Amino acid sequence: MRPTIREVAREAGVSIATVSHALSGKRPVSGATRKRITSAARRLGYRPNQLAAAMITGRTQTLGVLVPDIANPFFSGLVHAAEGAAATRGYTVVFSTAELDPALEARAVEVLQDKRIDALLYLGGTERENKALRALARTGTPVVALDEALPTIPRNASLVTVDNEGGGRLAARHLLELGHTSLGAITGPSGLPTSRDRLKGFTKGAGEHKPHRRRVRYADAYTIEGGRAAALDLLEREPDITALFCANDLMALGALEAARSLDRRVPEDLSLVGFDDVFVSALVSPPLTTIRQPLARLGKEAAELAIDLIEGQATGPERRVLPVELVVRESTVPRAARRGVLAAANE
Amino acid sequence: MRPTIREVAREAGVSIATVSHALSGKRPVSGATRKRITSAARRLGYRPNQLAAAMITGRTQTLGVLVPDIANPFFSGLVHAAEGAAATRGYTVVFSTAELDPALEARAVEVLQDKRIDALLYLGGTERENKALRALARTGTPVVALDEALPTIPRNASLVTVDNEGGGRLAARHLLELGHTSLGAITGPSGLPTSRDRLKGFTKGAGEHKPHRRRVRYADAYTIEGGRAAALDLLEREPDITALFCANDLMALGALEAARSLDRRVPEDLSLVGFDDVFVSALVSPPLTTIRQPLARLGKEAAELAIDLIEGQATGPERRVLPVELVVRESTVPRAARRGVLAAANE
DNA sequence: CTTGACGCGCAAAACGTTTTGCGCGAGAAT
DNA sequence: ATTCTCGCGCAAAACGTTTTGCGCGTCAAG
Repeated sequence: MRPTIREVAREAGVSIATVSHALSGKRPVSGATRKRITSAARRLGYRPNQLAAAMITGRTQTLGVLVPDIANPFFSGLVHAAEGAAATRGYTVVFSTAELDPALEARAVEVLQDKRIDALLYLGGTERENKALRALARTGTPVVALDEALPTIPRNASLVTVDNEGGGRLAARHLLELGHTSLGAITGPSGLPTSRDRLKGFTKGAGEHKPHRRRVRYADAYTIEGGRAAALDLLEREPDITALFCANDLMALGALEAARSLDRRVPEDLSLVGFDDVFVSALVSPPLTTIRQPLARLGKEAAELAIDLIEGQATGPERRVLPVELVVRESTVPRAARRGVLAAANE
Repeated sequence: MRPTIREVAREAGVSIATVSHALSGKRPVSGATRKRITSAARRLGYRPNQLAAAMITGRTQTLGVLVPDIANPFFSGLVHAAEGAAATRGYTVVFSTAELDPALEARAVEVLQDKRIDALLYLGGTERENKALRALARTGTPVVALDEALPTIPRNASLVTVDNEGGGRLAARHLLELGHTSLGAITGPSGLPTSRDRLKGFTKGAGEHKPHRRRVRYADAYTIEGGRAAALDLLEREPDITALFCANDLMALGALEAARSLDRRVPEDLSLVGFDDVFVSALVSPPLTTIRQPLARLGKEAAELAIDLIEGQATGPERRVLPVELVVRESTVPRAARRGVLAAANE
């Protein structure tokens, strides 16, 4: 099939060891022979078999990525960035989707491990403990968790995430500044740190106007459907709400649909703020006000950290928390000046 | 580190060959020894090193996927489906993004090849010939191209795509039935078969009302930005257009924004039809009428075909063309009953 | 002339599997 | 009894690299 190092060696009239050294530069080789070797290699179109190399070095130059769903814009954005960073450092990315199913997730980790990935980028999303993940981490393979600071993540894993609580607070402040005092919140599945932290930030930020317990919902999942169901219930039971915070954009999109189906206009009747700033959020109408996660940076930093860990340029586990920012679009407006109230205020 | 086949053999008191046979079932092994072996393997937590196996068999159980951009909902949908299908057949997916850059694309193919992928799923998007791709195909590695029937695809590659021309025709018919006669079209970069075919279908389907040459635009790219720029130009110069076909949803989204910025309401002033039916299209407002590609099926069939090719269950290159369907949402309405015209018609 | 140092290249081991030819022993057939 | 057959398991080669100890020759220094 394809030429091996042996044929290059024969063509150049040297041993295979010399070829390896010349090509890798791990030991000096005289100019003349190096030239002979490189030209022989080029002539034959030689490319080293990475499998064979990996057997020796124990390095596959491959990053594993485990996501719940690559079709989700949040994850695909993250993975896109990670792949880019990995590629520029000579690594490829193999990924697996776990669909929030713990059994599938465990299997996926094992398969990835069997492929001898050098590190794993773990985008969890399920709260159940993953034995396989622990086992992987125990072998010394770097694991860097993204986004979700699950308690089930191995102790020696690294973490790259954002300031979720700060984001929630930003959302609350924004709504308060617009004059809203009747707030509602929809967060993700209880048990997930992001759900907890974003909600916590929001209630803290809302201070005295923090939503009453009845005005908070935990959605089944961070999905459009989850958001819609939660919003439908919430908006029906608590019709006075004038502003709603959703702990991610997909749920906000669901809430948008729910509001529409209840004949509540956004933003006139209901201001809406999301979290993530996936690219769709700028496209819907009204374009969504949201808390932006630096998706590209998250993915990039995670990949680079993983590689640093692999190559020994970083040592212990690290945790990095990136900042978020408020992006104001058109789904939030000042509280409707209700006739009576405004009149009263003006006197 | 992790136990090797040798340790399992010692533990079970047999040779490594017997372990291999017992575990793979490629040769019969007596019940008693098999039991000893499997229990020894379980006890030690043995998992075969796939790298070593791949060296011998020449199979990595890995599919390579090359996409322009995994963050694009069209590609991520496709890849999601492909990965799912691959996983159920015991294959993992390694992917690379080429960003429509021919040089990057060639490099990516080489890297994938170096990793000894068993087959490549190629989602091109660039019209430039790819030497590396040809070289890969020449080695006998199955290549299945998706979506775009580029002429630069190797002859012995397979193809899984949709009835682009039929889709264009569907779009035209729909608009005609709504009474539109003043049509415009924005297609993708000239040179791409999808651009050509979808436009061709559209003009054919429009029959005598087919858009005049001045009412057709070739966007720079199948992106929101590309669609916006083309639409801006088209709608300004040809203000009479009442219905616009865009050769993909992203461009339609761009056109939507363009229309808005020109104060033309969709669908009241302008009906809009897209192509693809990516998940965003249902979320924007108005939800987009579009030609649906069976994304999940495309990805799945491509992966399965690739695996069949690898395993010899399929032989020659195949080409499959899947059907598309019209999905009517809210971005298309009957032609506005213009006062004068309607009055005249009624007399 | 001897010794040391050093640059250069080679041989061989190692990585962990799969694969295949062969030997051994037991039971069946002659 | 002898031969045949056949089931079972073993030994060894092979895959294509990287790595390392060593030998050879040359050149400078003593």
